[in-house]
Amino acid sequence: MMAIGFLSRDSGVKVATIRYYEQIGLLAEVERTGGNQRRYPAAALARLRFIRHARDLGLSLDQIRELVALNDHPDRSCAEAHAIARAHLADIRDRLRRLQALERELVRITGACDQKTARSCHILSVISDHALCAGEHH
Amino acid sequence: MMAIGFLSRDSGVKVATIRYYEQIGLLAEVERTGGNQRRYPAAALARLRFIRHARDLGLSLDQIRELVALNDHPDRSCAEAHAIARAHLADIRDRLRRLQALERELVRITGACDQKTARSCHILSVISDHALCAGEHH
DNA sequence: GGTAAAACCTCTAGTCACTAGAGCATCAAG
DNA sequence: CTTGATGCTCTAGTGACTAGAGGTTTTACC
Repeated sequence: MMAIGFLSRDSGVKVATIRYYEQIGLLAEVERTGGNQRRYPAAALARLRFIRHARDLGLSLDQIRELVALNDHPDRSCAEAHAIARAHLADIRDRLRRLQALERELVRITGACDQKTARSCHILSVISDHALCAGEHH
Repeated sequence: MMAIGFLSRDSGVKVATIRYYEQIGLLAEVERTGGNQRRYPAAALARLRFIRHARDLGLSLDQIRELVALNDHPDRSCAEAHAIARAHLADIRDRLRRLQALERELVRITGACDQKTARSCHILSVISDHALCAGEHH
């Protein structure tokens, strides 16, 4: 049985965040000591690492909630897990595309101005006027 | 003089958002009609377009606040604008790198499993165990 | 001038995923 | 038995909005 601090160190999830996960129902409530302190079984560490890793992969807590539920019912189809991962991948690719457009735009903007005052600063005029944009960013 | 709805349509910024910008001091308070409705001069449209475009470029409202201040003092050095844009570019590149690592990881994950049940689902086991990750994502 | 709809107003609360801090209680080591 | 680390709850704050309630004003038309 671990105190919340050990769980925090071993999982890399902050104490306040663990309590927050419990509050929103992502982690089950656990036993308490006589003095009202949480004591976690080893399984809690695995679950928290699962959650942390999924967060690192950029999944939302709602998506993680679904995955956790799947993990708890190991006989259900993993097609759902695939669907979640694929949807997430599509989302990431979309964000990638938009970030790349921004990168091109910013490179162009920062490269094209060496004025001394804001009056003639190319950056400011480009930001002021979308029509000056080369790219197709939204 | 425009009503807030015209400004909203012409700038692409929602009415509620325009009021929010005023509330946080990003847009100046404007005249009101006798009936307490906001009436905007043409300059407000330019400013709002500036803000909108900068938001589209991914800048935070705080960064935009700085740029707007520069725009209002056209004799100050544009070096500050460059610094803001360069910092933002570095940030975007960092996010790009991490998103690309995630993409590779998700492609690998989703491609490597065709099981029928969650018990043996590769996706779930990879998410459970970071050590199974090929990539270097954090 | 009357009426009805569209647009406007303020205020509050909700979103996401936490984080920080106040003020107090408990635990483990020496 | 003391002390310092760790734990507890609760509240409020973050960023950048968005949604809705409940009411007022404007505008267009007759």
